[in-house]
Amino acid sequence: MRILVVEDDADLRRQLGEALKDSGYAVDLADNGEDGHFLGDTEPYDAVVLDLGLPIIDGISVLQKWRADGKTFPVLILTARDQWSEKVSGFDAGADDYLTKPFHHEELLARLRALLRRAAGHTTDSIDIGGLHVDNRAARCFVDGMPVKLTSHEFRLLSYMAMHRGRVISRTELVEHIYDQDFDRDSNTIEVFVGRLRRKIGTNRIETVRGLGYRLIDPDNVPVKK
Amino acid sequence: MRILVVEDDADLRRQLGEALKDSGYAVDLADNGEDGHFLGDTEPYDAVVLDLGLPIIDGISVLQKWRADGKTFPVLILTARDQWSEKVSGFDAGADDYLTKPFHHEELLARLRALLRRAAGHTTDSIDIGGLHVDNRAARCFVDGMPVKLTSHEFRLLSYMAMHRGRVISRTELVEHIYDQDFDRDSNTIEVFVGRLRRKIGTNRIETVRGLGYRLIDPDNVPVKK
DNA sequence: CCCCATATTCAGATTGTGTTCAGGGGTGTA
DNA sequence: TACACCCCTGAACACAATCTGAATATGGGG
Repeated sequence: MRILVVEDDADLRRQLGEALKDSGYAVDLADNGEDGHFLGDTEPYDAVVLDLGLPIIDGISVLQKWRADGKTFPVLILTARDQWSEKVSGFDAGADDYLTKPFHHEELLARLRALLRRAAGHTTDSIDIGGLHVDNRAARCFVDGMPVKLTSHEFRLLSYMAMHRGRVISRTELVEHIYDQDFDRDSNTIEVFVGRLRRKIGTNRIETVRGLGYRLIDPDNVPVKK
Repeated sequence: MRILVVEDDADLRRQLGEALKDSGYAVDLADNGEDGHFLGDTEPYDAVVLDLGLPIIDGISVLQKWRADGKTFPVLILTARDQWSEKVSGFDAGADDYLTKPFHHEELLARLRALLRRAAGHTTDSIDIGGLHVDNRAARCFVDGMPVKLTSHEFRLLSYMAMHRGRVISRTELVEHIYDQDFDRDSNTIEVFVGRLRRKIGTNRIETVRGLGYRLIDPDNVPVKK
């Protein structure tokens, strides 16, 4: 999952970035409306945290532009306590949730998770696929009840695939959602991670579709032809 | 499905080419208006992605020429954000859809699928023909509910025939839509693929029309005959 | 009954994937 | 600060699926 944070306060921006990375997200940061808008337009984020009081272009305008362009990623807006009216215009502009400053990081994380899973059409923080349990809240994973230790990138990979289970996901899509902006895509890291994941959660859970990508499946629920 | 991409920016061109190939299309690339126009005139594309700001001949002119020549393939134009007025002239010139740069690959793919299926007169990404289900989005195929594993070229063949179900399709047409430019057509690959496809989805679904080509049919719904 | 279009088979060639590993950077601990 | 450890990255190599083109078989139509 890849998140964009647009926040002009340097301290808060840094803190948010760290908190989100700690939670296993790929994070890009912007400190003004213009850069933020450009990034949101260019990169395929899974969610955006958007401050409303921004230099150059204000948050509401940024959000409006995105929505006018058909961007559908969930947006969580941050407002100062005394700018209550902004909340309203925020929702009008297409925000999905808001948080008033100051707030606890915990709360931000919880709301973000909720947005992400809602966007993926799930209703809980965890996903079960034939004995495989992926807990996005705790960033943990179990196979047949036994905890499996995953590194952060392994978990991101699994989590993204679980969110889009059953669908074929191309390497390009995986790279775009697992890494943040600057990543040199011509290497075989994805294959390497898929390999390691398979060793940990079982080879038959990740199906490779030659020429297209990978798909997470329930190995016990594949109607076999022939 | 065979796509032409006319884009002068080398990076973007390469990226688009890869993303489209990842999705299973045959792709030709052109980096200027003149070459692009020539290719569109010469080869039977199923859709074209056309940048408007091009060297030698600009995109709008290219599009106008094609339309004046009676080319009907769907065209998706790419415009820079600040060239909004171009969009209008683009539509006037006969474009079917547009996307402003920068954009997500996923969005381009979605719009392209929409254009392709619209051009073929369908309204969804998947097609059913008497127990045969072809899902162009997931690049999957089912026979009587059972998933059938196809290789990428097998799927392209099936997909093209499904888009034009009921019609007789010549070998030449198949070759032209399944492969990109540089392909040596004097071999019997098509027969080979048809053979393999028949073995996988059932012999009676692909009818041979001697001297003309093949036709995809519903074996349970053949209007008598014979 | 012969000819030609179509089918089938098969063995390289080619391309796409999996695995392994060493070096580097980061993190936590003494 | 130095040390130990873990993870990520990129490259090299091993392996596998798929594609291709040719050789060979089959069958319909004149």
